[in-house]
Order: sequence, then structure tokens, then C-alpha cells
Amino acid sequence: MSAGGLKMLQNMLEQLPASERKIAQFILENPRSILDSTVNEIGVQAKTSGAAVIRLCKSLGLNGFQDLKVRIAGDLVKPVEQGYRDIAPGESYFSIAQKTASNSIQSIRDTEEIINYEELERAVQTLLPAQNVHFFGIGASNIIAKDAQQKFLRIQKNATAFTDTHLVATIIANASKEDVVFCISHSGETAEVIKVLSLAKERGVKTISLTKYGQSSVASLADIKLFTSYSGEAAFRSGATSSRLAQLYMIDILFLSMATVQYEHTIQAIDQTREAIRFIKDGN
Amino acid sequence: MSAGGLKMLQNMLEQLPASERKIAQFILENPRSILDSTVNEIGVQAKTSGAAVIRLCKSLGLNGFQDLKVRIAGDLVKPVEQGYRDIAPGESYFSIAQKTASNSIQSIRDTEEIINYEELERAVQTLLPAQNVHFFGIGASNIIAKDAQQKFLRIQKNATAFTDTHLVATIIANASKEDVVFCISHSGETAEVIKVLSLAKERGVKTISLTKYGQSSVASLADIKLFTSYSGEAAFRSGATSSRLAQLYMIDILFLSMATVQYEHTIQAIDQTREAIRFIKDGN
DNA sequence: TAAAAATGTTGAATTATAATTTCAATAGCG
DNA sequence: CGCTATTGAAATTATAATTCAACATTTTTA
Repeated sequence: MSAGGLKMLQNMLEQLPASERKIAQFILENPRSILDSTVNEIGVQAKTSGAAVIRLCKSLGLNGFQDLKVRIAGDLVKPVEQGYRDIAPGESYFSIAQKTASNSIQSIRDTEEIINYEELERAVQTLLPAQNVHFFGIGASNIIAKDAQQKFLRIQKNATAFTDTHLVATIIANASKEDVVFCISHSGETAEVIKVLSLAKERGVKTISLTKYGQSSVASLADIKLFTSYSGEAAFRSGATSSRLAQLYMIDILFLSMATVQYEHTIQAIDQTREAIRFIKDGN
Repeated sequence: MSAGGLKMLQNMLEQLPASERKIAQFILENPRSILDSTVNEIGVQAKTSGAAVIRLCKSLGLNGFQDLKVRIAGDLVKPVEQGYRDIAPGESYFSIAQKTASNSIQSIRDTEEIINYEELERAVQTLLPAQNVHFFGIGASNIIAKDAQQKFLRIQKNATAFTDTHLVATIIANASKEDVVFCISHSGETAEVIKVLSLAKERGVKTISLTKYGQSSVASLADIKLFTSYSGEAAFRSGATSSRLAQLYMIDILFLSMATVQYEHTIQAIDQTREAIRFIKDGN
């Protein structure tokens, strides 16, 4: 019942009469397009008739056009992708969606593989007792910082995520020993982040970094170093497409790790948050 | 166009009216049998009518019965998915990392499967000529809005992503017909987002929504509806862990789709951005 | 709280569309 | 030249999709 339609066409190609072969060739070249075409449309596009399409189905030993359609739909289910692939001009939406999914998944998998669990444990143990956590990242990394801030606030952990270097400097200048500065920079070389980290170090505030895997100024400065996999990041010179997902993945792990350690407290905090939002929304 | 039919049915099951739900359930129980049944046969077998089958297809956002058939044919050739798994108290770091990776990957895969490529195309064609794109989302969805804004600015597309409802109202009140309002809300029921959308609609501004798959106030209001898969989102009642990745994935696809259509322009814009950042950083 | 109005849901009947068959015309072949 | 195979337009049949009146449900109003 399942798939094999394209293979059938290929095998049969030579022994088919001219009109049917035209159809077969057309389908092999545009397998996707036949899924939402009618028999007659295909006939015309392949410069022959709709009747030839039906005859082709019979020649293949199938019951009819629907049968062929279903088999080809099965053939077109994407193969599992591996590795990173860039996107070319004029690429189809379908192909973009596939490649993007594949790249995103790959970056998460790669990041999972390089996790240093001792370092992760140290991060959790540092963050749990912290009074305030100051996330800092600029540009694309600020998105991650904001996400982390939101998550931390949910479990009743004070958190900031400003972009203004001067403001952050002020905060660090007045930070207590119970505070943690958490710096995010994919490259690990963002000037502002390096400055903020240096300041924190000088002031004796605990520091955690999240950068791409490998040596970098930011990572070397931080007390605890977390990494995301440095993937090709080919995708369209865009600088921050799948790396961003890997960073969020690391934030999730941190958040969930902290949450499981203080399970009851977390559940309670999250339910309270939900209540509060409902109150704002519905007023009761 | 690829598969995901069964997932769609599963996601939608609860919000369907009785007759359509009967059909959905029947199909989920006998996916294979629908491949060579007619609309009426299915209707009768599920103890309702053929009309309900067609209505179900429309409810899923598909064009018709053939569309559903093709997607289910795709589902039947691939191995069964793992599904989502929640995290328990005192779970090991390793296990958290694994489950989180697995859930994240699943949500991206599921989202890929339910993409409606015609709707995506319409979104791209609406966004490309837009003068300004106003992203709007609050709470966790604002993170996504900000991410989208950054991406759009990179390709020289004016974009905003404010949280202040009054401010956004002002913007929409003064928006031109060439502007687009892009609303993000996982639940699709965020009051502020509904208000903003209604205002935009009233003002005749084009609207795009990004919500979880299924019927929702936000989606019904928008001209163009994009979806992420509504997964169990079990992960620790946290409300926004892997759904966020799926949303970012959709933003990536939109961005890359727009970028490939105007490839040279994009490359140039991105290189200029890089230059500008280097200038700020190194001063030369 | 009951009645009325509005809204949503249903499947039988109808219409529209697409798949399949028929058949006369034509091409290929010994 | 006569036989057989192939072809596509037209007819037929099957199927998908829409319409609509009846019914059910929810919401509004008095």
C-alpha cells in the first residue's frame, strides 16, 4: 500500500508507450506538483491527454490515479537530514522549511553532545542561592537574555536583562556577593560584554558565560563557562539563526535543572504566576 | 505539503464539533483505510455524513479531502514519533538535557509538518512590499516579536516590536495601507493582542498571526494565519518552553523565504550590517 | 428565570468537479 | 495493405464540495 510510486515509474519508463512515458517523465520531474493537480492538468502539462495518465496508472498495476497519488505522497516524505546546509536563491518554501528544521535540530543535538555536566551543576548551584541574576547580552544575544530573565522571574528569582552598558555597570558596581552576572555572546568577543565581565570580576561578583564552543575572551573571563555548539552557521550569512535556538536550549536546561531541584517551590511559583496573569486579564 | 495530517487531527480534536470529531477519531483509528475510501464511505463508517468530512478538512485549514489524503499518506510511511515527555523532580542533569532536546526537536518537527505553504507564500508576498512591519506580542511572545524585528531590520525592512498597547494603538492609528501588523500569541487568546488586531482590521491594515495550531480568536481575526504545532507543552507547566522554539522556527522560515526571494539585496544588506557593527566596535 | 433571538451544527439533496471509459481516428509494423 | 496498438476528445460515471432547511445550542433580553 505504501510508497514506491516513483520507483515504479522509473522501472517502467522504457516499456511504456510514448504518451504514458511523457506522463511518467513529467511526474518524475515534478513529483510534488502532481499532488494537487487533476488528471487533465497533468495530461496537458505533459503535452498529452488525461486518459494517458489513467492508462499509466493501470500500466503500473495500480487501481487508479488516487492510488498513484497516495504512493507518491509517501515517497515525498523527507528523508532525515544530517549536517548543516545553506540556503540558495530562489529556493522553494518547502525546501527552506526542511533545511531550516534540519539545521535547527542539528544545532540542538550538537549542543547537547558538548554539555559539560559538572560545569552545568556548578552553574545551577551558583544560581540557586543567588539574590539577583543579571543577564547581559546585546543584539541577538539580548533576546536570549530577555528570555532567561522571564524564565527566572517565573520562579521568583530576581533577574535583569538590560542592554544599556552604563546601566549594567551601575548595577554591577552596586551588586552584592550574592549576585550573579550571566553574560551571553555567541562570538565570545563582543566588546561590551567583555567590559561588563571584567568589571564584574574586579568587583568580585560571580560570573557565568554562554558562548559558542571554543576559546574566547568572554569564556576565559567567566568563572563558569557554558557553551553552545559552534555550527557552520552557514544559513545565509545571517549570523544568528540556529545558534540562537541552541542558546535558548541551554537556558531551558538551566531553568529546568533549577526547577527540578526545588520542585514544589517551582510548581507553586508557576501557578501563582498563572493566577496573576489571569487576574490582570479577566479581573477576577 | 508534507504529511502531518494525523498530527493536525490530534491537535484539533478537542475543538471540533461532534460530527467532525467523529470523523477525526475514525481517521486516527483507521488512517490506512481512508486512503482508498470516498468521502461518503468515511462519513457513513464514522456514523455521520460525508459533508462532515469536507468540513473537517476545512477546519484543519486544508483545501479539501485530497489534501488530507496526501498528508496522511505521508504520515503512514514514516516511523512513529516519540512524543513529548515531562520532567520529574530530582531528575538528573543528563536526563533533563536529553528530554529537553527531544521535546525541542519534536516541536520543530511537528511545526514543520503542519505548515500550510500557500499561507506561507501569502505571508511572504504581503511582507515583501510592506513599508513597515509592526510585530506585537506580550510576555514570552514579545521575545519572538523582538527576534523577528531584529531579523527584519537586518534586511532593511522597517520593523517595530513594542509591548506598550497604547503605543502600538497609536502606531496602527497612523499606519499606512502598506504597513503590516504581525501578531504573536501562543494561546491565540491574549486580550491585548486581540484588541490590537481588531484595531488593525478596522483601520484596514493587513494582519498576520502566529498562534498555536487550531481555532483561536487571534487566528480568526487575522488575514493570514501562521501556526506552530500545539504540542503537549508538558514541560513543567512552564507554559513557554518548546513552543517558543517552534515560533522562532517559523520566524526563521519567514525571514529566509523573504531573503531568498531578494537574494542579492539580502546579502548586501547583511554585509552592510556587519560592517556597521564592526565600525561601532573597532572604530575603523 | 423564561422566552426570544442569534449563532452554530447537522446531513440529505444538489451541484460542481474530477476520474474513468468509450470509441473513432490514426500511427506503426509485418 | 491489413492488422494491432496507441491516442485524445467526448461521454459517462464517480466523487468531492456546496447549499440549505431543520435542528440544537448558546446568548441576550424582558
